[in-house]
Amino acid sequence: MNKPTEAELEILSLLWEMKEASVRQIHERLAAVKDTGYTTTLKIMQIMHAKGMVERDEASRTHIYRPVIKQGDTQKSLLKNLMSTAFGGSASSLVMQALGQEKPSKAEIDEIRAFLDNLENENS
Amino acid sequence: MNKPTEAELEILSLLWEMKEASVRQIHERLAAVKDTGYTTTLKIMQIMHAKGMVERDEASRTHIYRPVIKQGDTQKSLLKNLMSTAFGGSASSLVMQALGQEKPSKAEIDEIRAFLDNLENENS
DNA sequence: TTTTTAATACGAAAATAATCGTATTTATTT
DNA sequence: AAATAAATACGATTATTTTCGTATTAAAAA
Repeated sequence: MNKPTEAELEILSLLWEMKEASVRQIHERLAAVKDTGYTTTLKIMQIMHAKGMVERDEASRTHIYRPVIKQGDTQKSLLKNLMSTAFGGSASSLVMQALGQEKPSKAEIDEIRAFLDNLENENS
Repeated sequence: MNKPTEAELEILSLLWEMKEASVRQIHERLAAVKDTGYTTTLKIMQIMHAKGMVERDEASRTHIYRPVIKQGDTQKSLLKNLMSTAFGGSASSLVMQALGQEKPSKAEIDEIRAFLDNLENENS
């Protein structure tokens, strides 16, 4: 599975969130955040389509794009890569760095605790 | 602070681990993992030096490089970026994905628990 | 001292990624 | 029907990153 480029990842994450979208919809979300031209967005989405990262419905003139690669799979491979390069392979240091970053709610903290309990049980 | 490129990050992480190293030492570590030429490694380290990411001792013919940018700062900025792009801004989903990845030892799990307890106290 | 080896410097090529301009086509409005 | 607007296609340019070849210099070995 090929690593998406930075620009591709930005678009992918919008598609994961929106489930499906036209080029214009994506472009408007992007343009709100960064200065970029419509045809640039279009081109990147076409490239993603050529690579098989997204599929599209061409029934109407305005094509509708949907993600093909799963968010979880992409997250997994990006994290794995980041963990080995920037964190010397240590999951726990990555985790704590992430937690310190932006603090999760009580509910999320409990969720993580449950996850840890589960992990520990599997271990034994 | 500028984001290191992929190749730069590989080298940086070795420097963080080794504290300081010559080009040859770094190259040998890299060559064990991937197929790359000595002058390529050298060039990238020279570029990193020009960018101020590493410093070097030129006292002897063989220059000794040391990281300038801190591992923690780089981790923080890379994680922040990854969290917002691939994880829709959710720290907890990133954390659980990372934990599922490669399971930490009992000691590490406890460390994370302590970290969570601490987080929660700060919150109140 | 001469030769060989090992290091840096540097420029340029190759590969990859991102941006944009223009042509063309399709739909909508007047 | 004609004009306008909005969409895709696609090539070309630009920017960035990576790779490598060659020259030069310094140290070590013969």
